Amino acid sequence: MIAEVYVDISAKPVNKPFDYRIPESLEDFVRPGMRVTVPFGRTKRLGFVTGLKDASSFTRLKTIEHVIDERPVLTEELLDLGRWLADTTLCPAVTAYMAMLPAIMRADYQKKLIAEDRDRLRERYPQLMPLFSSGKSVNWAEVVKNHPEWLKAVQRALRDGMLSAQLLVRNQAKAKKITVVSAAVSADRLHEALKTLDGRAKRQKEVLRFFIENEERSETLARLAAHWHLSQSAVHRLTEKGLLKEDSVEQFRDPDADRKRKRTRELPLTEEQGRAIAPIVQAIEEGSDRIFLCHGVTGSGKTELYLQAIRRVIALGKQAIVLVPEISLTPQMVGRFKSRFGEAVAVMHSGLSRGEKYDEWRKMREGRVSVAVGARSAVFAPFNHIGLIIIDEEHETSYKQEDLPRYHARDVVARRGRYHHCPVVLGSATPSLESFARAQKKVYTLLTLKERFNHRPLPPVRIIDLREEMRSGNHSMFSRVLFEKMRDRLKKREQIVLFLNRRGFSTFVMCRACGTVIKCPHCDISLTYHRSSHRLKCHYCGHEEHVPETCPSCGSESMRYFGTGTQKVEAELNRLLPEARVIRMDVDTTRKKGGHEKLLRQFGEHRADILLGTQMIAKGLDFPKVTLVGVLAADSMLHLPDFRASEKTFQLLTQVSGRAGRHELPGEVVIQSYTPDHYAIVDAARHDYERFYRQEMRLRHRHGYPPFYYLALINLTHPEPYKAAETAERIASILKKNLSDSARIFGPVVPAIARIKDRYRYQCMVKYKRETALLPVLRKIADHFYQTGKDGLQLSIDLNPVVLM
DNA sequence: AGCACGCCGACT
DNA sequence: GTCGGCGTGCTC
Repeated sequence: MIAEVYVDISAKPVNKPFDYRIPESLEDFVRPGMRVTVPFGRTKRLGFVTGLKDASSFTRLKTIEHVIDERPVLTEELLDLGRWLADTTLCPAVTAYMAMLPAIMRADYQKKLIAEDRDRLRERYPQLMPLFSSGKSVNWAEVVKNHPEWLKAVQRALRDGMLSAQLLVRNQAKAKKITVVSAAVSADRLHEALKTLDGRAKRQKEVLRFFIENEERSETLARLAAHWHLSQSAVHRLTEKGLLKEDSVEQFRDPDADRKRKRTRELPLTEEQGRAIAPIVQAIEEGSDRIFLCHGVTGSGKTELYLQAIRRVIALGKQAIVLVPEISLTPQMVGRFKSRFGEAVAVMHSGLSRGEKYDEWRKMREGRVSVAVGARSAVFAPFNHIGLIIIDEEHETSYKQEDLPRYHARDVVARRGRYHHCPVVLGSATPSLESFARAQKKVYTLLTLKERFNHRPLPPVRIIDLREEMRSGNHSMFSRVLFEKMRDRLKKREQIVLFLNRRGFSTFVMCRACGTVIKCPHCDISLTYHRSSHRLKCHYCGHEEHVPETCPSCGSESMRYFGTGTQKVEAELNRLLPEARVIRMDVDTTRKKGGHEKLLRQFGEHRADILLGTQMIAKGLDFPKVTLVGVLAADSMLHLPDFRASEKTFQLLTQVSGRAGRHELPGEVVIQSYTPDHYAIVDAARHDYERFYRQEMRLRHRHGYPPFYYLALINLTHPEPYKAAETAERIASILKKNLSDSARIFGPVVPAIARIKDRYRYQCMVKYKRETALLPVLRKIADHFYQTGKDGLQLSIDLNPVVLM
């Protein structure tokens, strides 16, 4: 028997199956979807078995070394999904396979140097002896890192046999095991044994008595020792005598173990919700792969709808996947699922350790759970009978993976839905234009929820024209209206959320004498001033430097800070409202693990009056005392060079506005803007999605953007600007030659940030409707420039990109 | 991705 | 003559 194996190397020339002989002893065991280790060239690698066959066109086959898994880690469905991902996103197949598994299942490669005969080594290579002072083997990586000067001698020693190399492929994924002890024979026999035991075997008798008194009982070895004070060695002795038995049982790490939850009951649905859930339930029961777009205003009870639909899925003995943006995977969110379905829920999020993620994954694969809740990568939940897939906040850009494979969860979900004959529900208060357009064309089924479930009205939104504020002499970052309202809320002991989409203190530092702006030496972007560290930082590459005393260009001392970031707002709040307690939330204050949650908890306990933050506070927050939401600069995203800038602004403003007045206290929203008449701002303030949709669609149509055209983006980077430009030029001409006349090719263009981390950037963009030649041409381009790419050229191809910069 | 092969320039 | 630079090609 022969196995087709994809080797764990993400490079073009090995992106194909390699044939390996299966040793006879493993013939009945090896199946597609298992991980194996194989000799490859002169190294050893992990690989995925993707197929079995009787004959190969190769004559000298190597043999599979080990089979890592007892059962396939990728089902037939996932193997096929991986091939499809590789095809449609232009990535190597192994990259796709790896992306579908928890990170801990990636191989850990080690190379060791072994000195078999230390005496002879000392004779011939005395200089290498320090390496082997503590043992006869040493890690290759350590030698390379710490003693590169010895590498030559090492090579020579390897050649003449004084040293040998050992390659290890370690599987890091280990199930935690515990030992469970139970009686191996009847209680009567234990009784007999008790009598015949040697009088000195006091400890063994204690153990026996325990198992006689507690017939049929099994206990873990650890509990027998700790809780019942029984001796472990006595247990082992009795096991050896065949009276007890010890079983090794897999243990699932439970990150949620110490949390006690009350089970929640289903809430009665409103008439509107009932109307929305009916077709979903029907699709679940019929096994239809319809895709629903659930457009429900913030607070319309979408989650309750999901929960009740999932209940039907479980009743049918099937499984459900719920995707949630990473940022809203808060304990509250997870809690809602766990309190409804208890143990039947597995959760995947970045807060879990690698081992915990692995355990959650195993719970899914082994059918111990029926519901998977997680961020993007949970689309690959290894379920066998999926009955429903939900994507909450479907417009979120985080559903698109930015590195390989560059997939969009929405596309994966549609394919899995078709495979499992199950419906898909996309939910959002502000659907992506793509999805809403599909609903208009009846590709998706539109479900609408217009009422908030507690009948609270959406908060009134007031737009403040900052230009007028300026004209009337208010140069502060707070308009008079907003400031008054803030004072009012503080007086009433209510809470305020302030939103500003820029971190740091000042967004740029400029010399007033000559106009020089301090830029990052590695990227074409201005440095942001951070006051806490009194340093300038690049938000793209992490470069930091001191603030110059004088202008590096003209020597003048008139360096000034411009632009406003969250740090500056915090400082202003402290100055203007010294009595207000402020929590600032941005990447800088939440970097450490759990920081995010901690700050939110503080705010929830009303240990602060004002929550000030970047977009990370826009979503999911639900605090009853928040009655005022202020958006300090609604235009901050509006003018970004991205055709989705308006859409993102609309979504963000709608999300943020939804934070106010969610409970008894009525809320209101103040949006400050320099372009108060912009439709994205006006329509968000009116809570009018459809009007925004119509306006935006007109513009997208006029400029040939999605959803009217599909996009493919080719990014090129090189340390030399002309090299990147030249290659981009060549790629553009290849595209022009090979694509139909209906495809529009743009570029090469220089993106808004022309250089990042010392690499110059160029882009080519294709706008197309139907283009059968596109994937083959792009694949050819990728292959060709992979080869020429060794001189420092980097090329990436992104189909349906969500970030254009 | 590694690693060897192979073909050119600067040293023992 | 040899050592070593990195372009090229292969790995079942």
